[in-house]
Amino acid sequence: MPELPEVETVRLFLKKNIIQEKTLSIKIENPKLRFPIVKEISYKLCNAIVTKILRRGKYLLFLYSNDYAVLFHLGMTGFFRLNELYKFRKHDHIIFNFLNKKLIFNDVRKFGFIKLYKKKEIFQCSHIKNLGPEPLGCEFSISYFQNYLSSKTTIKNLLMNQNFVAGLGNIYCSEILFRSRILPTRLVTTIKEEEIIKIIKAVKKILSNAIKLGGTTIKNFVVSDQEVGYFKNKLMVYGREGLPCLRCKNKNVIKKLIQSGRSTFFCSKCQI
DNA sequence: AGGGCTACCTGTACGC
DNA sequence: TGCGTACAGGTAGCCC
Repeated sequence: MPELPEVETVRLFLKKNIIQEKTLSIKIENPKLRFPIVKEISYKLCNAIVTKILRRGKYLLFLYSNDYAVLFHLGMTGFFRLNELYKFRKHDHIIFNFLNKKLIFNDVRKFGFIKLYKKKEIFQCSHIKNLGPEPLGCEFSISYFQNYLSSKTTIKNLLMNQNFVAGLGNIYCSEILFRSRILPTRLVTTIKEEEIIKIIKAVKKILSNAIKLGGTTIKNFVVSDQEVGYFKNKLMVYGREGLPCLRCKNKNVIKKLIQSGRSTFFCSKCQI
């Protein structure tokens, strides 16, 4: 489910609601996730205060008032809800009990994970140490992009590679390439400088718009208990196979193909 | 070394 | 209605 804008939306929600809250206790309901939740989490974080909530790519990091930090990944279906009272729901994994509120992590498909680290070690952990730059930062630039022009892969696969740039996923990559008017199957070696400029502009525009709108919701993206995410209404190509292209109107319909096992949507007239 | 493929897991939608 | 199949936005880890 969640790509960078959705994770950022979750971060903003959590920042507003659990910063400076003291963890009274933690209950592990079901440790089974992509990596099992370790028991130590419940006593290492007991009485600790959440002081910072950061995002790196699609990862969330909670920094605590003691030596510890927690790394979260939402996988495809992970989400948080914040309630005053706890009522079990299917696929709940862990409950963080604060004074007047409870934060619950729920994940149907169990592709997400929650890992405990020492604060000083978390940024060097295997999950985040090799991540590429943040797509909305100035480090993601033309000259940075040019370092990858010899990659023997397609432009869609390059954008999907988290070590090239952190946070783009399958939906936004289709949208970005449509906006840039570049076919997702183009080899990176054929991309010209003017096209790099278009891609970088499209990345920044589409992601920042999506964050403003609260992230895309296709289904299951919930924070608090309230569905958020309005970007789905703005998708130009993703999930629109067979429907008229919104740019060239009735001249062409959106096509779908599979690249590296993932669906890609594009317009064969608008994108070259 | 770089890049592609598959496994992981459950729910839903669809065809018969 | 029930059953079988395909597919779903994630990454890690294996293989070539």
